[in-house]
Amino acid sequence: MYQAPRGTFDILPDEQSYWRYIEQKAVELCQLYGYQRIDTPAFEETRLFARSIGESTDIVEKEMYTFEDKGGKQITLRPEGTAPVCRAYLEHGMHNLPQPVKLFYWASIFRYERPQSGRYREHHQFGCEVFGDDAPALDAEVIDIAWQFFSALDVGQLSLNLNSIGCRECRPGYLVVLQDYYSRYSRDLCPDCKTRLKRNPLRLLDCKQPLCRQVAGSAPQSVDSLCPQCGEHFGRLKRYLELLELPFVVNHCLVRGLDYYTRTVFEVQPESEGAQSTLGGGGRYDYLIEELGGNPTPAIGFASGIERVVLNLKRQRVAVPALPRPRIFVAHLGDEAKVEAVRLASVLRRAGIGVLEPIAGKSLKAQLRQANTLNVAYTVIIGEQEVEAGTVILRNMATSEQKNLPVAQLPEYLQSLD
RNA sequence: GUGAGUGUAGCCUAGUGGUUAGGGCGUCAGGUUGUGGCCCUGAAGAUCGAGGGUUCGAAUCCCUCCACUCACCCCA
Repeated sequence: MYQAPRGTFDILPDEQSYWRYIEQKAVELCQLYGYQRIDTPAFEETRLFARSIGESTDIVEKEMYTFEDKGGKQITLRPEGTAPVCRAYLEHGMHNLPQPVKLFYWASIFRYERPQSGRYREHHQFGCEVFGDDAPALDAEVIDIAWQFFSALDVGQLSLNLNSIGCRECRPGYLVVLQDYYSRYSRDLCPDCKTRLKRNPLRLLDCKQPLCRQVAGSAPQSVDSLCPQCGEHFGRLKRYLELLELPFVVNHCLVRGLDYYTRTVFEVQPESEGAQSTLGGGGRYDYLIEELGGNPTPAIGFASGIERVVLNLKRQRVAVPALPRPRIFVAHLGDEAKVEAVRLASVLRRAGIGVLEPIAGKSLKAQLRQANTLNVAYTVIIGEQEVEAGTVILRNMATSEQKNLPVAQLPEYLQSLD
């Protein structure tokens, strides 16, 4: 027997209501904030990701689905959503559009990882990106969308972590301070952190090892090393967030795992404990467009993991609306009635009324049982007598009331019901 | 990549060495003429994750592999 590849899964019909519900919320929200949808290919040239995410990140080093296509090109299934959107921004000259350009996406993301609760090899992200303006108000707007998205979905108590990790001007100085500090504790650090100290000192701060955490706890904070511009940006952002009544907490250890972030970084966590719990996160990436070959273009974005949202909706026992299904079942008895049933079903469907038809050769009892299982509101019953008379029986499944009416009146009558 | 736990029909599950692997849910059919839900009866559906070994005999004990789950790590 075949089975879905490791870390992937089918979204079966019974699960679809969660997914469509979440997607609808995302789309509505983006409309409200003026973000337009963009869909990009599932794969890109490998170097796009290597350049943007950072060569020394785990994603690029060991988690990408990379292969050579038949033309000899290095191809990678997208391991995150931001870089492809940046590529599209550049490729289609979107800097010529009125700035800022505000986009959103809903896409599959691929990473080769050990699957566990809330972590898959193919997962789905909803994300927003804003290009062309570095106003702190936009940082606040993106954080606000993320927050409203999760709030609208009622996934339970949330916390909003915020930090600023500076820019080209001030970060190098901070990294020196940080390295100085960590060097004093280097023998207490875990093996991973010993390499981080040289390769990617910022990541020292979010190590989960107890000892490293202790060291991180009293480490110098990036917000204390910000240049005047970054400091002001962060200050204004915090004022906006207060204005929007978003309950953020500044977390000095929040740095994020992708190298392109500058200034603002943030994450949304549920209060309930769990290992793979981060629902969403993002930040500013003011140099990425430039690094990919464009003009200097500030940008900010966020992404959320839909699987984790679904997980939380289930944990919170949120009742999502059922997807629409046909509410009419056409039962028939006898050969002529069957022909009439086929005709009638098509008439109803063309009038925009959803109809279910039984497979042939069942007793009326079996057909009604089926109608019951399918949970339809009404069953139309057609037998020899009805064909003769040009009528149908309409049975209300909840009340068991039946009425006869001329076939020709059925579409109109059904449309008039609720 | 590391560690732990778990694999019995579509789903849940009984069965820890002894004859045809039992039950529940679900599915399908029937319970006299053209009427569902409750109830009753019946049916289909399992090479007990795969392979090997121990044994007169293995779902059950041992080994290997695979998958799933959870955690580390990483992140959404």
